[in-house]
Amino acid sequence: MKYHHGNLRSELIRCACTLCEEHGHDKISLRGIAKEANVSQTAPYRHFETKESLLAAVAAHGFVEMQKSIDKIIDLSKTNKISKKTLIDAMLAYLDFAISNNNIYEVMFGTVIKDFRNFPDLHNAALEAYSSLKLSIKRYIKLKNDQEYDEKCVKIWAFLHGLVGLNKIEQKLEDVPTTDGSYDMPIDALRAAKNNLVPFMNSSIDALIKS
Amino acid sequence: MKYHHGNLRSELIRCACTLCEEHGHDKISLRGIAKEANVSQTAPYRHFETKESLLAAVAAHGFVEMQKSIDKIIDLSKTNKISKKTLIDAMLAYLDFAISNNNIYEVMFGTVIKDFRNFPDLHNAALEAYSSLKLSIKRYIKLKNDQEYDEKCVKIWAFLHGLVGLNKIEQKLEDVPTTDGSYDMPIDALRAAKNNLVPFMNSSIDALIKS
DNA sequence: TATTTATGTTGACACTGTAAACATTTAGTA
DNA sequence: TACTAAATGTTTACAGTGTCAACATAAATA
Repeated sequence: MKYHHGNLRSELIRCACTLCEEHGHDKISLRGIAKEANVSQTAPYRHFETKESLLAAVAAHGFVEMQKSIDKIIDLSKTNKISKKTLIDAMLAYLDFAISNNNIYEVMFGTVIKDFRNFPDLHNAALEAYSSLKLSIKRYIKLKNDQEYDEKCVKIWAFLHGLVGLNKIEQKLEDVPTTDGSYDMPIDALRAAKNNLVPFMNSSIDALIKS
Repeated sequence: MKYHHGNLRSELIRCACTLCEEHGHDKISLRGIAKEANVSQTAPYRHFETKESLLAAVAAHGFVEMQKSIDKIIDLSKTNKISKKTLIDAMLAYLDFAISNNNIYEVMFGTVIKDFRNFPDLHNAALEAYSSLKLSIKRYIKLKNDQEYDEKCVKIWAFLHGLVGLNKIEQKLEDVPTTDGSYDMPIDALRAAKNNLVPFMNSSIDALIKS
């Protein structure tokens, strides 16, 4: 066991990602992450000023990975138009990343990191990810100007981001017997959407782009 | 100063709401809330099993208030159809509540409370709020069946919830000069949407309902 | 080789959520 | 009304947290 780790910074990020995804950002401690990396409690402070800044690195990594999974679908090596199916696939890739990396997504978009401007890498990664989202729309449909692309992109992004949020809600609500009818069932509705995700997305995304 | 407070439970919820909205749920402590209510550190434990359960009460209160602000728009005393403007106003009421009670909204929809089933009042309030959202759509347009209402409602809810999320993001991103063009500007797009919120909502909600 | 810098450890501090033991007030019953 | 049980408050204590200061060692540089 050598005194200097050699790769501690990236190892800490890796451990933080793992633990965060497993337990949620609010259930993990800097000490726990340090232990996972087999270093002393305060070793992380040689690489990260605060816990927040380590989580910022986790978030940045998340944005990069999310962007990759979108880019893979729309095939960055080309510049031609993409089909509607490909567009939807890209949106599904967003959802898929968000849901299978739920706790990291929370760090990316939640209140843990108060201001991205304090973390240039994160700020960068977030803007880049938005770029890919916008690019997928650009490659799908011809619009008047950049502003119009931004408007559609924000609408679609909001919709996707909202679906991710509702997916979390679903897991917190109960299966209430639907007999009495005094309550409506958002859960059933959410599950129905998930069980028919492709047509659900097809109609919604199309409507938003043309709105 | 009497030994028994008399109204400590509701007073704690009130203090928690205030402090939470001011500093965010992750920056407030049970001890701080107790101090705000002028009781000892552990007094809250006579009314709430854990910090989570106090925050659950905060969230429940939030759902009730949010529902009220929607109900006020669609006027529960009547049952007739509502205009498109009224529908949009109801959606704007949702956004308005979410944004002016940002930190409480975070408690309502974030990961703080893991399972609503542990907090019947909260579970109740959340379902009730969904009811009002759905009702506003029911009063706006005639659809085939309840399932169809649920589908539209989920779409619109996702969209609204997503917009709230993006509004948070906007505050974290930088004003980057748009000259070089190497990045796209989600911030500008988000601000543009906010500056023209009514037409933005009009087109989006309409598109989603008809999708 | 000598010295500065980077990177690690140990120990300490104030703060957190929460449990246990104890005190006081209120409610309920004889 | 007197006595007891329950509800509601306080004090004390504990383990876990983020972070700082002081110290130790390895690596880089002169």
